[in-house]
Amino acid sequence: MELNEKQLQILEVAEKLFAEQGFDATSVRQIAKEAEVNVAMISYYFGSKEKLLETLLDYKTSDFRAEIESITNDEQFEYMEKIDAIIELIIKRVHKHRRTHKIINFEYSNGCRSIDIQKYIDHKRDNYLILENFIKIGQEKGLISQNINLPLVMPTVLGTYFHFYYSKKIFQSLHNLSDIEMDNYVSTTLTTHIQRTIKAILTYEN
Amino acid sequence: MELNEKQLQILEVAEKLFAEQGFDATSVRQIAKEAEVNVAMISYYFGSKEKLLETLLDYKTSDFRAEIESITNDEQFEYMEKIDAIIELIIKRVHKHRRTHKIINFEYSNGCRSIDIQKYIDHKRDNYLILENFIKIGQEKGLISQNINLPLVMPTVLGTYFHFYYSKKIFQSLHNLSDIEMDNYVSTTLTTHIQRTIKAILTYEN
Amino acid sequence: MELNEKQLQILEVAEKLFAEQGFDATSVRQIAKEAEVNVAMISYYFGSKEKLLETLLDYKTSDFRAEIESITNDEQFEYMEKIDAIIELIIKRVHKHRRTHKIINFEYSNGCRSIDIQKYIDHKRDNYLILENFIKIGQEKGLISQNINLPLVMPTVLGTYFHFYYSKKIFQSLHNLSDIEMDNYVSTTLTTHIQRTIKAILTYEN
Amino acid sequence: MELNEKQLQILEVAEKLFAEQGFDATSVRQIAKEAEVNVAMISYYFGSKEKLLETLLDYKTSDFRAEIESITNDEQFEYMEKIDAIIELIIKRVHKHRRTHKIINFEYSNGCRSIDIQKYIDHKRDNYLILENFIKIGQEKGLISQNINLPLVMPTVLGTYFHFYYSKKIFQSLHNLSDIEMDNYVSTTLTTHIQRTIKAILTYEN
DNA sequence: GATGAATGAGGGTTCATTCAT
DNA sequence: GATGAATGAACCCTCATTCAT
Repeated sequence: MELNEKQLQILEVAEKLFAEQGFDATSVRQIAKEAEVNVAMISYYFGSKEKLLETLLDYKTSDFRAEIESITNDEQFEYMEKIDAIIELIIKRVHKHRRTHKIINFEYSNGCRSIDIQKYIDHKRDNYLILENFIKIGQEKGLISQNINLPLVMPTVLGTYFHFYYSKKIFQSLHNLSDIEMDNYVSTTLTTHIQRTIKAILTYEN
Repeated sequence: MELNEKQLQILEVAEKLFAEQGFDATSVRQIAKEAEVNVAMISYYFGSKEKLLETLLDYKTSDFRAEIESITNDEQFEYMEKIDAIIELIIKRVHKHRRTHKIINFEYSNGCRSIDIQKYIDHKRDNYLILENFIKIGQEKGLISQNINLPLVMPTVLGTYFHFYYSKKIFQSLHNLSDIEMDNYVSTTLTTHIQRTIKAILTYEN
Repeated sequence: MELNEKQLQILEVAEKLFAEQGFDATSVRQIAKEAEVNVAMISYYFGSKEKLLETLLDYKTSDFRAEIESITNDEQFEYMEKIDAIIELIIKRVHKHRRTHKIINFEYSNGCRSIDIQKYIDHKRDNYLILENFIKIGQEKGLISQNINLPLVMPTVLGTYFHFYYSKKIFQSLHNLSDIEMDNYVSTTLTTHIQRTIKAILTYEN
Repeated sequence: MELNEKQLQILEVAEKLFAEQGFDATSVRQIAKEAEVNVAMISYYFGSKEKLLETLLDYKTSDFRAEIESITNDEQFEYMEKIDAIIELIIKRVHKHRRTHKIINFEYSNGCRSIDIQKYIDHKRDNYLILENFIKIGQEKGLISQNINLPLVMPTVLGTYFHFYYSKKIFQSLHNLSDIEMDNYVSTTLTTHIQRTIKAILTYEN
């Protein structure tokens, strides 16, 4: 699929608005206005509002298999260092595409929206398999506990991140954090917490 | 506020539909129809659709301070057993009210919705303070690591749960789980995983 | 089906406009404006523009079996006089409902419009059967030729009328008729012509 | 006016679609797509959608004076045989161009469409005059009744045909005719019926 | 107190057409 | 000469809400 500049413009605005307001609360007129294009152009380019969403998800859904593998294959890191690096990479990636993820989480979790996210699922599976493989290596080396529920490791990573992201405002008011402190929170405190969490769980012998 | 039967009827239906379809995708007509009341009754009783949401959140937001304290104060349990019990209670509660939480997560995280969730925040703070206190006791006893980022413990618990709940379908297709296996997943496998995670992180010395 | 005054108002305007301009060329806005009701009321009362058409046809489609039978059973008239009376009645009826007939002719003849006209067809069959029966009586009496293609008698009656009606303007300019002369044309000259035509064909021995 | 191949392509498709769906229900996009030309080409070649219709009618409106006269002047036929031959010719011609006639009948009968059909009217007048002349000859010969309403003879011919054509489906379901039987109906049964009708009316002495 | 009727506003979409290339 | 990109206008419909009863 080749997208021209106007199409990209629309997609960027759409991603922002869908994530901020939800799909239904965002009108094509609003998208058009903010993207500074004609209303009809959205139907013209994407067919419909729903198709726009699908195109958006398709376009934004990118895997990062290569990046993960460059970490797992790196001989310079020790095994547990690699865990830290992978977590950091995942958080970075997810944070970068947090809006797209949010859209998928919210709009898809309602069974009522008929959007095709097969590509998204495929990437998830890919990432999971890489992780599974890497952890099994750790288990063979005796570094990782045998009692891991592997399918639930990623939900813990992502869940912690997203719960923080979704309830950011509540969190902020709960712990009296200033806007400035919040800004770097994800890449510092939150990432560290998740790294610790995962390392803890991976090494925990009940 | 006293709510009559019809109002409760409306609230139940509204909670279900808002959670399933989102606030914007749910029309007052649909709520009225499913609740078997007149359309005008919603405006009449609640003022507006937004006010209905507020009333709903207000009505459904309940704390469980007493229940938690009955666990923390129970002399029969050992400290780490109490951790497990608290997690189990939290998951149960959150699962029971998962729809309300979903609505808050999604509709509030958009800054654009001007709903008042102060009561919800207050409960969150309450629960947090109880937890903080309880963990500090554990730290004094030397059972809990000193390196805990306390504000992020709850997000890990809830995040893991919600991420699982929101991406249930994707999770299911990713790990080839049957509908039957999924049914008890939350109260068994997922709860155990979160209990292990929290115990691991609370005892992890990095 | 019970229709209130506003609904009837809408139906009358809709019939006029659909007949004059065609279904597609008539916008609900135009109907609403001329009927002096709110645009939304059309959807509100009829569901959709198409449903409005269906309701209209259903409402306007009326049979006149009783009237025809009061003629055929009248002992005062001679057989051929009854033919004249029947033709006159048919023309009168069809002229009265000419707009509805036009709509059916035009909108239904396109297979693409999915309107249910079963009721209309049923009335047509009824009328046809009465006519068939009556003519067979004439044949038994030796008043009517045996060489009649019965199913095509009605198309000749109606076809002549409608062709005249549809191409009224062309006819007028072709034969230099003034608007005044045209006004009574249907009930006088045209009716007489069709009566003569049918009597001729019914008695014609080729 | 000279029309190139692409223009002819467009006209053929337009005739088909206008007749099948009506003018308003047919979009230039659909015409362009089926004619396998660019959308803009229609405006480019014809100026507008309305102009396209005018061009179409102009192009398709052809007289058949020569053919009729070759019949009326043919010395081999007897007078009444010529009547049959003329009817047959008219039906054939009208059936061949039935789509164009349908468009004119429907789109022009609405006064709202401002299409110029002067050329069409001129042909009609021509044909009428030929017919009038021919019938007057028959009257002089004593073969034809004096009581003929000449302007209404053609409407009877065409009306019967068109009414049959427009309500083909209803007719078919009314008289349980198979698709196969319908195929040749026009050139056989219908033509014979109309021939009989006209001969009957022309010779009928009331 | 409760409701059916009614409405203005705005939704997504399609339209015929224009214009730069 | 021919066309893909782009657009303003209008389409039908649904929305949350109001109001007379």
